[in-house]
Amino acid sequence: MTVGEFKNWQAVQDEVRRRIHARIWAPGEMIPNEQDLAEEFGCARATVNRALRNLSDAGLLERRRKAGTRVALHPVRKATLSIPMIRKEIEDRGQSYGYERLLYRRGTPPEALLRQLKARESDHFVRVKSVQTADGTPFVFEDRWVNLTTVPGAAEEGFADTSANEWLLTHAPFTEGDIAFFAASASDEVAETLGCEMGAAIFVIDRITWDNDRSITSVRQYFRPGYRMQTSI
Amino acid sequence: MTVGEFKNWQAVQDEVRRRIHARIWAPGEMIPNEQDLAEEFGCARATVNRALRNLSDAGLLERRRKAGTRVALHPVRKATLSIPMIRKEIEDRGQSYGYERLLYRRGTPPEALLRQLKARESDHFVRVKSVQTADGTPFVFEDRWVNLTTVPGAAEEGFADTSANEWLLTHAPFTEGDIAFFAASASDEVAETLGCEMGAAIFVIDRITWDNDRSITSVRQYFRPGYRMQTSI
DNA sequence: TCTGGTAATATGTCTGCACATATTATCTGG
DNA sequence: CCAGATAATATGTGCAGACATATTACCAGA
Repeated sequence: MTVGEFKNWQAVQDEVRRRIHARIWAPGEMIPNEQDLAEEFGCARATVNRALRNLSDAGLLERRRKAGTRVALHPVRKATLSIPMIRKEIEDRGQSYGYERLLYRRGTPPEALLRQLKARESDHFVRVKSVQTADGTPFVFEDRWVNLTTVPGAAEEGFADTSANEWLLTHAPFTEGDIAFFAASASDEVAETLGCEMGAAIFVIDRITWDNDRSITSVRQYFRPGYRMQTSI
Repeated sequence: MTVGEFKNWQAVQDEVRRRIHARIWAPGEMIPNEQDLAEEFGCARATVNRALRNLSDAGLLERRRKAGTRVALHPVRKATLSIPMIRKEIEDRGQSYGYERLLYRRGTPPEALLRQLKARESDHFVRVKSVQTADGTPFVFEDRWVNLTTVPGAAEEGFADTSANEWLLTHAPFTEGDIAFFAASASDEVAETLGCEMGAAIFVIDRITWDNDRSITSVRQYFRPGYRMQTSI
């Protein structure tokens, strides 16, 4: 029994990680309860709790009251999927960022989109198409609908000079969002805007955000051919 | 001053969320310190700490010792990006799952991949190509390299009947991983395996996992045309 | 044997206190 | 006026104890 060596929750966490990893505690297997671990590690139960809770959040452990704690069979890794701030991404590469609004027109989204947005009859929308460039080369073509009823400030803004993404991020907080990633062949319009050939494979992101059941915006972003969205887990 | 109403950390968290959302505390603005909030909410400082820490983890707040806590200017949303367990995904749709190994051959990955893997001279690899089907229709075509040196059990396994993904998830725990998502045009081989036309836009995932600097596997998954990877934030 | 109630148990959380630590603000001497 | 030492402060964390809560295990009665 190693005693009195793990006195902070991070050390406990590391040790538990090590044991899981070294198969001392195999996947699916129960691990000792908090009280016993606290005694073994020479710390308070709260410290062990903090460590185990963290590992549970991370998906490495599964905990249930009374049932105890077991090593997860299929660890679920969580990746931070920040809403891509295109400007930041481009500037981080040392390239110059550009934004151009291509269209700004009030109107009503198609039926299917309205349903997805869970929009109300009274909601008014504006459609904004834009392109963002890196060193002058098209980077993303964006096709967006903004709900003017829930985001009234958007009507005055107009998004002529700054991307709707940035403006909305700071002016229209959202509580929920759906994201989808997929591949699509470049349509006529996409190909022309991005300066690529028709039919080229394009990485596309669909995103809808809500503020407690009130839709804020729906956006589809077409990335220039070859774009890779990367993250670590 | 609302007093004595928020006695658990979730209630405190909800109230703080509400205030941020209602612009009582605007983005970039400082919020009161933990002691004051604890007094206002009628609870212990530790409870406020737990709530604020959680919101900080969620990206809604930014905290720094001595400097205090402020509302994040650009909230970073985290999405759970579970490593897609194709079988589960297919079975959840009520479809029948199928797996077929197309190739199993020892060899050495190309130079570029070896570098990405941070592989050692002595590492041995096996290449596994496979296809997973939903109701008999091709769903994913997978091209994988497995490091036999770090995952010795893989040599006996062979992946003839079960997908390498599933086997590795439970038999080769990883500590780190890189993921990339992108779109590509279906090559000859991809088109034939997935039963689609050459040049079709295909959603592709590249993933490399490590066990403390020892590479485990590198995999490229080509999804059948029309596939959407979805998640919420 | 089955069923419903009860006890046991592991995790979840709160409290009050203490001290650690990072960072800012302030003061002091040159 | 500037630089470096020092104090002040907000968050980070640990501890012991207590109670809450979910869930399992067990037992008694039909």
